[in-house]
Amino acid sequence: MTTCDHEELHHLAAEAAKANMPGEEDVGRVASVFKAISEPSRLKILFALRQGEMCVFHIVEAVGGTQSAVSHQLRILRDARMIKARRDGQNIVYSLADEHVLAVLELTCAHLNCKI
Amino acid sequence: MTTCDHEELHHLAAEAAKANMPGEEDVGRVASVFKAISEPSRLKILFALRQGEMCVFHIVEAVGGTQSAVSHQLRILRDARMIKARRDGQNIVYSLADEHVLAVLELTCAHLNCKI
DNA sequence: TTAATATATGAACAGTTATTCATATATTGA
DNA sequence: TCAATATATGAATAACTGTTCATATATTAA
Repeated sequence: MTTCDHEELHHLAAEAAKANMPGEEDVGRVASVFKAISEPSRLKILFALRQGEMCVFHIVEAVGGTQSAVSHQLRILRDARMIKARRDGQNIVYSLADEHVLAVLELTCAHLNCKI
Repeated sequence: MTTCDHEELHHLAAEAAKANMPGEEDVGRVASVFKAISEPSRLKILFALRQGEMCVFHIVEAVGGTQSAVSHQLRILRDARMIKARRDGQNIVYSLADEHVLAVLELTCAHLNCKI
């Protein structure tokens, strides 16, 4: 690969792509959002929280796995601002961070023709 | 953790969550779609292809990295049906698989308030 | 204060993944 | 057919990620 004598059309697209490419930082931010919802165990937690807020005990009940594993995943989802937590006595009650989270999930599934 | 004497409300949510939890297979399918677009290098390729179809040479030019690395990522995006390819002489020309891909990207960015 | 419950977390390990390097395949022009 | 160009790919390595195990923290009830 040294040069590419391809049609001028594609070259212009490449120029435009380079010019309009978001910075590393922005790309990373978008990627990290998708990454947060790209793991089955985390996705299950989000699906579970569609029903409303729940404490860890019940999340574990709903999604399976160990308390520790779920707790670690909750931390990741929380860091990604997809869920929020509040303490209620001995329990920590989790819920979806805002309506955008669910919207992204459902819109994506609809667009990609996933029956969820 | 043995029992959870939490409010009945949360318990009902847990029951509903378990009942409405999609099967392992469906969750995995959704997760794999998100995974395909959760890596910065792949995300850049998709952003580049917003401008229109491009051959590998120009994609490399637009997103950076080596030809080999880009080619590997193109394979992954193609396997995930997010991009499609056609041969044009010596070149392979790639483009977004359909309008849904772009829609998901843009909707997500809009919802998450990412200026992309 | 002590015991029990609920949740979080650090370290270690296993599995996964992105990149690199070398090389292979395919197309074109001479 | 041969050389050059464009792209793909297998293997190896390094980095990352999810789970487990043991343990720590925080709250409540006794």
